[in-house]
Amino acid sequence: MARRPRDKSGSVRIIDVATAAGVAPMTVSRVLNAPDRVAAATAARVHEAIERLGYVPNLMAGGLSSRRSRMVAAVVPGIGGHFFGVAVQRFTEFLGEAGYQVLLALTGPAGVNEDAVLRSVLGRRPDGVLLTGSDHSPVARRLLRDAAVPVVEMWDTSETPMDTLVSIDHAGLGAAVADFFFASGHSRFAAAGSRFPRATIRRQGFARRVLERGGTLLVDHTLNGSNSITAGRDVLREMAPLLGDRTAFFSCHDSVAFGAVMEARVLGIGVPHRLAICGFGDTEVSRFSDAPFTSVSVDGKAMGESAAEALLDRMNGGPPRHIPLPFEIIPRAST
Amino acid sequence: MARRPRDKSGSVRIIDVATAAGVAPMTVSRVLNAPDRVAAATAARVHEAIERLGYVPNLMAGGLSSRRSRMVAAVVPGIGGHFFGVAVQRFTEFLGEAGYQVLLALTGPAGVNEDAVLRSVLGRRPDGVLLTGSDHSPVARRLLRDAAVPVVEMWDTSETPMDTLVSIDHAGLGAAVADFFFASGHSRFAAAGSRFPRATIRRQGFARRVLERGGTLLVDHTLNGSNSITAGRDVLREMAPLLGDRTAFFSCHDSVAFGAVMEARVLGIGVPHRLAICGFGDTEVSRFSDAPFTSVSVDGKAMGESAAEALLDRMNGGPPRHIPLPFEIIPRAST
DNA sequence: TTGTAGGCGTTATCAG
DNA sequence: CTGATAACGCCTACAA
Repeated sequence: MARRPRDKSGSVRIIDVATAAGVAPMTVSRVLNAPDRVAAATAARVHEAIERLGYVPNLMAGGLSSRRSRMVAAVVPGIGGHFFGVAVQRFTEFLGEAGYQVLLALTGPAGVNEDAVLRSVLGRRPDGVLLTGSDHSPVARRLLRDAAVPVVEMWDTSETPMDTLVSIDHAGLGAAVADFFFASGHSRFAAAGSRFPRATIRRQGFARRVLERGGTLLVDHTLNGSNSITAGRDVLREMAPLLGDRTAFFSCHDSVAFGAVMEARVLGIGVPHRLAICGFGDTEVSRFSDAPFTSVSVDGKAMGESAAEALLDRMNGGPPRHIPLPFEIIPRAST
Repeated sequence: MARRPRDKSGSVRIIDVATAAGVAPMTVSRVLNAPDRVAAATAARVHEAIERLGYVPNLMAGGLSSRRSRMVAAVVPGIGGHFFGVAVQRFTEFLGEAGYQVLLALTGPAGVNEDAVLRSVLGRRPDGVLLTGSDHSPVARRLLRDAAVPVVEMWDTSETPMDTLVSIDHAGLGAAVADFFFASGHSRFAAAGSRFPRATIRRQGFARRVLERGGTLLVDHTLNGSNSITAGRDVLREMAPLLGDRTAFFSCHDSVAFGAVMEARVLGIGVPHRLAICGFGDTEVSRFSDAPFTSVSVDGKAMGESAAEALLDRMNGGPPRHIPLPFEIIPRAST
């Protein structure tokens, strides 16, 4: 391997490549960023030098100079839950093909750290930002406005989006579940969910439609803690005395629905005859459990891809948009 | 809101803050990076100016100058699968608390894009790199060596680690499963798994121990495609004629194990009496399926945390280490 | 405790 | 098509 110039710093610089190829640094830069503007023979010499010296361009310097970082930030609650994991993965893949890297920024379950996370993220001068939900503090909004960076808010609907929106209509989803139950002849309903924003909206959409269509809402329960199988069991035990001959139950999360299904069996409540159950998420437990149950499916991969596409478009000067995402009720043995 | 100086660029610079606070830029820098070396009164004035102007330090400029990016790269196959999703999440959280941001780099299922991904990632001059597995091309090794950056390889064991290793002993894991079966009195065995590196190693560890202890290995099957429920069904149908009174089957992935469990039921093969089954991953299907089955559990969160801790230590000048990660066989109804 | 000078490695811009 | 020059915004090193 050739000797590697490392004059003062520790790594090969553009000037080392330029010297080795007998050209000016600017020409090396062009070979990398605008090959069309360089003669083929020159480009070949430069490439040879790059290869031989193992030159890896310093993107901090390039970004500082060009004011383009070629990086976008993905600000999400977490990626351990399958849904956002898949979404961020697809988002990253899609933008990677367009030459952008992704800075991962985690805000925690309820987005509690969003402001702090956003501040440090913006220090990186991302060319675009992906946000989760549409509930952002005034501080966050000011930071983003001052940064003048394209923003995509995903997952949530909003009547006052900051920029571009890639959203699931959670209220409409709840209403669709109610309609689904009505179509099966139900008239008595129950709902439960966490106090997280989206779950609440789904539940409200469900409740509203139930009342609109003249149904009876026996139970509308807000969980104290977060979604869990145990919470589902507890809810069902509480509800049991109120259940009549036939009730339809919408649980705003599959874990809770699964707990309810399990507990119904323990209590001898027939599913779906006496109690019909619909969950949310179409997760593995809804499909592979002991007793598969109906659930609403939302496509994380599609969300990530739409978000990437929309952000790319914005970064290329396109206008803000609003992209609705579909959902689907997957009927199984519980309804 | 105060008028925001934006002389030539579009955003507030350190000199704007300095001017507003009546100090030199260097003093503002110190307030942010070495508060101890600034008088309290001065710091207060500077903070006021920062707040008022909405100053967000440009980390590209800072990194270029200081030669520290305060960023680490996480190079993983993907984050859609629960395991790496959880690992990367914990990794990011842990390093976030230490002031590092995480650049997410995806190499695809078999790590096929690793070289290209690594090259662009290193352009960002990360202070540390997290890699998945220990099978890296000469190109990758050269890139990392030239970059002189601390590296942690996770997930896989290796006899020639580049630097620090946070690893599960997949071969030992396979052997432990064999021992587990022997302890239940088994003497006839079968194994199946994908051709992915780790799955193969687990299977080899299993097979070797079976033979060492004098067992019979009826089947040692390499799946053509990737892990799936369907593949598990197919494998079991193929194996069925070879099964005697009592056989113990190690499937190197839970999806495959689940398929086998389902197909055994269809074929009327009694589990666990005639066929004992152990999967890998301790995923939801192994716990919540129709027929829960024994599986080997590995802790993604622990892996992410150990990797973060080890990388942090390396970045602070600590020596390379080798951190083994535990696994656990979770017995269920299938054995 | 604070300030000054200079450079980090690249690219925009304009000239040839 | 190629090159010279001057930023980009911050921090290291040294000086006061």
